[in-house]
Amino acid sequence: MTKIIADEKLIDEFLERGVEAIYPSKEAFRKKLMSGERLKIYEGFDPTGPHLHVGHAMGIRALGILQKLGHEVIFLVGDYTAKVGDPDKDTTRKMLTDEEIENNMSSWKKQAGQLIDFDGKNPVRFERNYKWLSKLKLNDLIQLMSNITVQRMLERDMFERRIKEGDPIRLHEFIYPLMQGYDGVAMEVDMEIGGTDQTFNMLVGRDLIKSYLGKEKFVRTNKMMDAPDGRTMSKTKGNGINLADSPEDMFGKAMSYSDEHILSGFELLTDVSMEEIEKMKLAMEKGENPMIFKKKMAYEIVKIIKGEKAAEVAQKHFEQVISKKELPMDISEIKVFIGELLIDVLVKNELASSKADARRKIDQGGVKIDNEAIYDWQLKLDENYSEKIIKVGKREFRRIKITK
RNA sequence: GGGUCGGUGGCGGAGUGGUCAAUCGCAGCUGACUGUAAAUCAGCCGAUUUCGGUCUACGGGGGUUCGAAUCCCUCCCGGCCCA
Repeated sequence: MTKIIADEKLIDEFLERGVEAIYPSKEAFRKKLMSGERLKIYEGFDPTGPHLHVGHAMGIRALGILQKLGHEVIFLVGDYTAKVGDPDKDTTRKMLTDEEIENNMSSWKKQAGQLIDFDGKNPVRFERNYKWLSKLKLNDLIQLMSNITVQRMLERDMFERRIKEGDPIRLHEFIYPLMQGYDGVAMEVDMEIGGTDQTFNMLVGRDLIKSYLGKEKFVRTNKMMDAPDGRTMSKTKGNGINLADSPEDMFGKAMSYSDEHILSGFELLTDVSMEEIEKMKLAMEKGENPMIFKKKMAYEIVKIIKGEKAAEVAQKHFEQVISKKELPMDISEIKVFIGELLIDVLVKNELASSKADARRKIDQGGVKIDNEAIYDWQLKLDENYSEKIIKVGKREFRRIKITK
């Protein structure tokens, strides 16, 4: 039996940092954590896209704290719920095929494994809800549905909005929260963690657990971090800073946050203490260059996922390539046949999405060889271009390797 | 089931017989600038081309016409109202 640790500092962090709310209350859950009882906690992730992002990392790190405290933690993949799709703001989600789902989740264990431990003395359990949801019979479903009213369903703000806008809502979308709630019943959990967008679903789950198991499920909702483009970070849109991104990419994406996001980025995505964040806030108000702090934020974000070394390398890469416009350290090679058209080379190596796109980039001075813009889209590459560096846009570099 | 309105590019949304590969906004791309892959500004933004064109595309199919996203028929799908 794993020993339960009641480390008040860790508990405080779990209850406060990046937390929007805890239901029924923070104090109630603190008591629970201090009681010595071993709790079962989970967060679910639907494989609607291949990438987990730093927004998910918030929840995953929270799970990590509970793992450290000795509780039983479950990382649940919603492979069955993903089929139905959590209702979206303005559209019905498309239903995914088994294959898409498998693809999307194929590396999740690895991605999440950067933050929590799936092995060791108190391993995080990796589960899929296919295990129980696929076994539900119509009878079970009817019983499940009888627990909740249509009125309650319609309260969900996105449904309300879609009704007002005249956007269709399909009946199966109502089943989603019930399926998610049933996960908690099947696993008999004591707590669920999720973003504020999951509040409704998680609270429905609270009712279900009360009714099926007669116990209380606590709910922790996380604040949500915007994506660098200012929209919601989303698996489906793919606009987030992804856990599978290279450190360099993560750093760059983090740098593209607008200045207003710096402080919340520190709070939600890094371990930097709240006191320090407050100091930075004052410094910026006094007129210090926000760029300095944004770089630190980017560094800390990379550090938390990829480690200190990778963060240092990423920062150097950014300063060298973006700030100073120098060549990066590592440049991957591409094979080029003698006499091959530059346009074809760009397309073949995914530096352009089509020949027309390649031509446009060339026309606009976006393609350089050894730092010299090429404007001739009919250019053929030959031996003279061996070992030269092609640069496309601001940050794609390739070394030419001529082959016969 | 009846009535009515509608289905346009990754998304939102104009266009109602020719100058429509389709106004515009968002997203994306390239450049300039900078403190950044921020903001701002400029350009680009279906594919293919021997750069003359050619092909595919406005829910699907068929038709009218020299010519259709635009008109007609039919089918499919959705919103709203009524039952």
